[in-house]
Formats: sequence, C-alpha cells, structure tokens
Amino acid sequence: MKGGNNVELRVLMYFVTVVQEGNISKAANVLHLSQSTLSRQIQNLEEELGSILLERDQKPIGLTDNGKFLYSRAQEMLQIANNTTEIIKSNELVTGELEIGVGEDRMQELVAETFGTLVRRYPKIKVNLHNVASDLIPREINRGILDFGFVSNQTNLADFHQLPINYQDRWGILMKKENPLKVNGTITPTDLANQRIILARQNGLIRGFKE
Amino acid sequence: MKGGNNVELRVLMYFVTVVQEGNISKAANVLHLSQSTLSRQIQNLEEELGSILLERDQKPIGLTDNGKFLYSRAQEMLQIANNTTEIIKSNELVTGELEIGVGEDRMQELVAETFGTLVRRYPKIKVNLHNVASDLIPREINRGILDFGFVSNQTNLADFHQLPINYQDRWGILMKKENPLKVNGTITPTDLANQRIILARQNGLIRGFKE
DNA sequence: TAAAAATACTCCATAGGTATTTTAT
DNA sequence: ATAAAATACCTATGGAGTATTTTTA
Repeated sequence: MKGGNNVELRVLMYFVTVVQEGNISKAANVLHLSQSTLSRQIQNLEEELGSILLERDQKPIGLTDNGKFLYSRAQEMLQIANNTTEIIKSNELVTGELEIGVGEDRMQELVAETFGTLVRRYPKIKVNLHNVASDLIPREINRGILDFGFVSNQTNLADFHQLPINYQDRWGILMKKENPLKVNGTITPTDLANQRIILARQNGLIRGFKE
Repeated sequence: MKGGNNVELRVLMYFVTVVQEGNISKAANVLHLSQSTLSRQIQNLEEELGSILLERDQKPIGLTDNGKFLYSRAQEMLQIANNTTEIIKSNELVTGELEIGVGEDRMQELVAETFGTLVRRYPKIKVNLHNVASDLIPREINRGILDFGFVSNQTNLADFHQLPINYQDRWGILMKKENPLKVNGTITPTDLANQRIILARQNGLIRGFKE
C-alpha cells in the first residue's frame, strides 16, 4: 500500500460540484473550467482512488457507492477547510495602533525588532515609535499621548506600572497604573497583542517594522 | 474577500509535519522534500491565509494562535482524507442490509433521521423500515424477518436484548439475545455500523432515508 | 441529432530541486 | 561555528486550454 494521499481539496471541490450540477459540462461552467479539464480531473481522481465514482450513463449523472461515500466525506472536508480559512483570514482580529515612547537611541533597535515581530504576525497593528527624551515619557503617558514607553532605570516611577526587560538589565516599560497589562518577567509581542490602543500617525521609524 | 479556497491537503500535510518535527529541515527530510521547497510552501501557505503560522525564532519551532488553530483543523481534515481514501481504495465500505421494524408512526421520523445519517456515511448499507404493529415485532424478530425493531415500553420482553432510547424515555430497540450488539445507553449510527445484516427489499419508507 | 464525455495535442504556472546567502544560536 | 531558514535561479510535471472525436439519450 503506497503511503501518500494525493487527493487534493481542489479536486474534491470539482467532484462535489459535478455531483451537485448533475453533469460535468455544467459543473465546468460553474467552476470556470473547460469541460475537458474537469473531465480529466475526475478521471484522475477515480484512477487515484482506484475506483469508479460516477455513473456516466445516467441522465443527471449518477453516483456509485464509493462516489456517494466520497461525496459525503468531501463535503465534510471542504466544510472544515472553508470554515478554517475563513476564521484565520478574518483573524485580522488583533488590530489597532500603539503609541510607544523610546527614550534612548540605543534602545530603538531592540524595540524595532520586537515590534517588528508583532506587526509581522498581526499585520493590522500599527506601531508608532516616538523618540522622546526619557524624562518626558512619564508625563506623556499620563497625558494619554503615549500608551507606554521604554526608559532606562529611573527613580520617580511611583505611579507607573513597570516591567524589567532583559536588555542588560537596564530597561523597562512604563504605563499607566490602570493599564491591565500583566506580564511575568520578560516582554513578548503576545503580551502586547491584546492591549488597548489609540490613535496614531506615521513617523520615520515605522518603516523599520515593515521591511 | 475572494471566495476561492486555495489551501490544499498536500500543503496542510507539510504544515502538520513541520509542527510535529519541530523544524522545517527535519520535516523536509521526513517528507522527502528539499528544505527550500518546504520552506517556500509554508511561506505560501502563510501568505495565502494572510497570517503568520510559525514562530521561527524558537528552538523547536513555535506556533502562533492561528498556527495552533490550523494545526488542529488540518489534522482533522487529513484524518478524514486518509480514512476516506483508505476505505475507498480497499473497498472496506460497510455493506449489507438491515431490516428494522417500527411499531409506532410517531417514531418513524426519529428513526428515519437516525438511519439517514447512517446510510449517508455508509452508502452501501440498505436499511429497510417495516411498519409493523408493535405487538408483532417481537415475533418477527424471532422468525428472522426483522433484525431489530423500535417499540414503546412493553412488558413481555424477557428474551430480548433491550436498549432504552432518549426519546421522551419511551422507546427502545428489540433484538435477538444472540445479537452481539452492545451499546451503552443511547443508540448512534456507528453502533449499528458493524452489525451483521440480512436480506432486504424496498418499501415506501426507504425513500425517507435517501432524500 | 444534439448534448455531454472522452481524446489529442499544446502551453505555462508552479511545485520542486540545487546552490548560496542570511539568520540565529 | 553550526545548523536552520530564507533567497535566487532553474527545471519539469501536470493542470488547464482549444479543437476534435466518440458516446448516449
């Protein structure tokens, strides 16, 4: 018994359509295929399975037992496939924009890299980096201009949530205390994925994420 | 949003193998493909779905949320595909005929529905319903005319196997004690799939299953 | 004799390969 | 320094088309 299963969803779709339309020519039309191509594809399918599927001597084309069986199973598979791809495709789920302040120039590379991963996975997210002087970041967060920011160790962060980052143990995130973001230890893109987000506009740095 | 679903089982197989092997190169080996081909196929899949599936920066390759979702669904589809082709190739279709007695008219709808599912999955099975007076069913089962039957609660069923059915707690199956059918609780089509079967002929009711 | 299905070609899109570069550990 | 992934480029299988010939109802 040869291992490979060479049947493809495309061909199963062809087959299902033929059954539903009652003849190959009509089905070819529906599928935007030539009658020739569809005919051959069904033949290939039958050969692949080593079994006749259609009874071509019947007015609306008939099904053999194996044909009926395959018809039922094919519909199952196509149903799952369509549902699955639809869900994934519409999973632009995670959308929105983030405003992030970066206080130190040397930090930008790391931040860009991190959020590059984020936007690659969730292409609908817009991340805007703002290069702001470190000491202004807490103020802008409080004013709602930034969602959070990256700063080097500071002292007067009493009223901010703060997370250490494994960048030579010298960096952290600032955000409002009300922000529900709870992360354990290190920041990963997923931790930020479900974050609330606000308005944004482009600046030069965003290109770094899009490459 | 364009309708077509271009994802193919072949590529889903690739994807599943990559996940299971933990990296693309190893998977390519298992699949007897070059690393290059497999890498590109996965990229195409991701592009087709508009979503990153793999986290390539993890030691054994990681899965995004969409990746996990697809992995699960892909396995489902491949399972069905393999099972289906295997059955057709080896002509292991469950075949035969069942003679079933239905004593009560109101029962027929439920029975038709149940066995409709059965014959849709196993097209080689012929199910013949016999509309027989309830009190005659035990007799016909003993004479071998019926394989089993559906009756409302009765008393003198001492020498029959009997199974309660969740139809207002009022129905059950009758069959010979020698019948090896062992079901726990409720009847499902699969429970009857491997049943021994006997001769049959058409009557009006069978149409109800074929719709 | 129509209308559908099968054949006989032709074409080309893309799955797949080899070789190399880039990335990450 | 190594192993894996991505990229560039090439090849060729087979999906798809046009035109024609069977087939059957």
